[in-house]
Amino acid sequence: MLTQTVTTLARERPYNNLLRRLSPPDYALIASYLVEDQAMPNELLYRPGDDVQIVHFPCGPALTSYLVPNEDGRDVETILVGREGAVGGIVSEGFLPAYTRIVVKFGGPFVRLPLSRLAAAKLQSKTLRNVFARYADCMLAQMFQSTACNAIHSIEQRTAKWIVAAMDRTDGEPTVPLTHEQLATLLGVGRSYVSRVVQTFRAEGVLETRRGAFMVRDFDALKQRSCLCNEAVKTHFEEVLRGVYPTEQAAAG
Amino acid sequence: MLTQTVTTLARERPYNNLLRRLSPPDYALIASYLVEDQAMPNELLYRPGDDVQIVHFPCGPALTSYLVPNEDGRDVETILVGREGAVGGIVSEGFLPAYTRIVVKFGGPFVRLPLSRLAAAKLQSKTLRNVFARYADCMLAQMFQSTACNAIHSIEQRTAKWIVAAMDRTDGEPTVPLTHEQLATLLGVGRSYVSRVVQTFRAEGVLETRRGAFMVRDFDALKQRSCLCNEAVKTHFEEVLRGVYPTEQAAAG
DNA sequence: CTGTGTCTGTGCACTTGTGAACACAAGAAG
DNA sequence: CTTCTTGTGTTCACAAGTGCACAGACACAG
Repeated sequence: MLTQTVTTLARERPYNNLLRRLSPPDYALIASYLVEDQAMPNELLYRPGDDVQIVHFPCGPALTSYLVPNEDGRDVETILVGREGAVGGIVSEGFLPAYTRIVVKFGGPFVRLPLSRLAAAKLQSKTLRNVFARYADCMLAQMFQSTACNAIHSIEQRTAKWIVAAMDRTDGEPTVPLTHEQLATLLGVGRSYVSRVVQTFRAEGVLETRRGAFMVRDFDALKQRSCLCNEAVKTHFEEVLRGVYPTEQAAAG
Repeated sequence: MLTQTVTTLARERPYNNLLRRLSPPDYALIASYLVEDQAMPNELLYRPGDDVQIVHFPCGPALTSYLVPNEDGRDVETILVGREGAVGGIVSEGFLPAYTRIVVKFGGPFVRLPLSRLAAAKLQSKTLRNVFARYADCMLAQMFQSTACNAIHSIEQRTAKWIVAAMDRTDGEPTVPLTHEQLATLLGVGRSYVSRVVQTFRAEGVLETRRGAFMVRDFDALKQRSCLCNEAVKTHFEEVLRGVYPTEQAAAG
């Protein structure tokens, strides 16, 4: 009976793991302020210096990317955020200039919430505050891992890692719409070398390619070629986001 | 008269920028729980999985480092934290497993504070909460920049950057006690290449070297050889940590 | 079906960085 | 002073990655 109710409520919620994780009373604190929206690829959510006042929750297959602008105009990606999280004022709690550019990589549904409302809800509910603090910690872990990854892992590993990370956030949709050039820029490396890596993946039957997209043929093989960074971060997410609520066992999945 | 009082109070405080930035009433909320201590180089403050319950404020020339453990045992540094900040539960607010190892790089005085006390103080003071949220945002900016830096900047630039960053946090003390090996590990690169880079710096009169230490001869030249990452982050610190208190102008410096 | 612009595959010369090796020097400990 | 450990300078063969160049291929608009 209880699980029945939970399932029903969950179905009404946007397909964002953070929002779905909230207990019904916590969700009720913000539900009426959530605004649903749709975003297109390459849409700009925040630019450096912007006063951050809204938090965006990517839903379903929507995917966003934190980009650090660079002296020579190349924007390097630091982390990828999909429906497992949210972007905008997660750590700062907002009302501060953004440091990075955040853009939509894969279009899809989004939910927006004014940070002032979120702040108010956090003051009312310790558990809601807790969920967001825990997600912030997970996001940080993701960044720690990215920093280390960029220092020591090969371009082949990082290429594989990126595609796996994207698929992990889009229900395993095997088609990843991205040009070699775009992927190379995200990784901060040369395009021709990425093309060559992709070529070897294709030769090994791991990927197929189309103009502007990869189609993953052998997901496990791709994982094997990637570094372990995705897994390390995923483990932290699971550890940290479990156990916010006392009755957590019931709300799993 | 007012500035007089402020100065006097400031002199009593530990030499940590975050603590010094607090207004007298905010500082009073935590002052009696602060415990002074001394830490030695390579002392371990947190290890991955530890339940984080205490925040550490490095004071004076003390310097700490977030290290991400790696599959092959090499721990890569993500960010360096000195007296401009604090480590432990900054983003997560604690009571969660740590993701990184945090070690003392340069020994010196520290101040410890139980996170439960900090949390209580945050609930009592909006401005205190604000100071820590802003520092968390700065720390995040530092990480964003590190991630991008590791992706695109040369080892020469990153070597210079590291030494400059260390000096920025130690009153410009020109002697940096570190072996080539240690620096190489922090950067996640090969030792012999670092030695070569150091050699060119020495040949150009930028550094002198001793066993286990660098002595910076020409700080400006070193800055020129480093990437702009330090500056970008420093700018963000100044923008964000300014203006927490309405009467901020008086408390500058 | 034709043109057009972008994306891709590949070659090449080159730079950056690796990792192992080894001789030697500095410094601490006896 | 001697011994031993650890750090440093340097060499070498090699791997990884760059940046440019250019031909061809694809997809799309007309």
